[in-house]
Amino acid sequence: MEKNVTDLLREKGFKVTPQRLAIYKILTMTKTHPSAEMIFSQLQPSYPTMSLATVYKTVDILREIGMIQVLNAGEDSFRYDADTSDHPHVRCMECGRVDDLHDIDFSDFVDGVAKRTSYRLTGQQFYFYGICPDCQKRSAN
Amino acid sequence: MEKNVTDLLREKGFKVTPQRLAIYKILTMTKTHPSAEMIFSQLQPSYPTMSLATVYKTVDILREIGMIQVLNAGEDSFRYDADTSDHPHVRCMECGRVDDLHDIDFSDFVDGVAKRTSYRLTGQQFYFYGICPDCQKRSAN
DNA sequence: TATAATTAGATAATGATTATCAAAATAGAA
DNA sequence: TTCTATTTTGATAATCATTATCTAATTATA
Ligand SMILES: [Mn+2]
Ligand SMILES: [Mn+2]
Ligand SMILES: [Zn+2]
Ligand SMILES: [Zn+2]
Repeated sequence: MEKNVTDLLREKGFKVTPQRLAIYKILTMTKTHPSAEMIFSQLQPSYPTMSLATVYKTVDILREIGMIQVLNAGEDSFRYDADTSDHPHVRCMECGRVDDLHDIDFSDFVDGVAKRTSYRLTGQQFYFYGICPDCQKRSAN
Repeated sequence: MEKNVTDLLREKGFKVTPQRLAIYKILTMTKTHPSAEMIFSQLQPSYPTMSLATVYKTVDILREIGMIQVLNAGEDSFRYDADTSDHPHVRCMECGRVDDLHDIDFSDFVDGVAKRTSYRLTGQQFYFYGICPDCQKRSAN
């Protein structure tokens, strides 16, 4: 996994740095879809000199070389996901967490759109909104 | 149509002002899903003293009373849509325009998600990305 | 018309993201 | 391993969208 990033960075003409590997590793090890700020905070203990600008520059490169995808779930900041497979997301309107929706078949939906639009389609993002299990329990006191 | 907003504003305890009506009217008369800045620019000729802050405050109220919906198609700003029906959108990655995708059935997709998630779902947004017909022609020279 | 409550507009503040730039790190050659 | 050209980092300033603040103007109602 980590070897992949190293190779791909070099292949695309980017240098391999500890910061870049650390940021990518954070993303591979979480399912929380962190924002730049969250990544920055998580790296503070082990990389106290890390700059927030470096996080932004790195996620941009990782997206450019196809190692991560960028999410925009209607918040004021972007989130990053090392799982580049095409999967829908759901955001809790109460606590703000963003979860994956796996094993959902949406090929009919996508095919239907492709058939009816005159756009040449290149991708899509599906966002669901609701209340997560934890917040449901909490509000039920 | 316009009567609706007037009534609904009063009903919800908001005052009816020319600015609010003008902003809502702009949104009902376009299919371009304008941002706050675009709305502001379009109103400049007829409302030269309009403040951008008023546009932001108004779209927030219009959303609150359910007269418009807010879109987040992966850009750095929000877009607003007076068509509150549940419909997917497609954004051109070249010129940035955002179009509607109508007459698409996605109930199976939504049902499938509802069945598989433990979230209590309240809504969703579907965004497609691609190249619009105009940009396809243009790049074909 | 008079009045209380709300709103508009001007503008400052905020927060996320991007730009700048000198010092440090990387990669490849010697 | 050492040297060196190139890239990157971290600090910080700048930018851009959005929100907050405040007072004069407007609205709704009596
Ligand atoms: Mn995901
Ligand atoms: Mn629309
Ligand atoms: Zn929650
Ligand atoms: Zn286009």
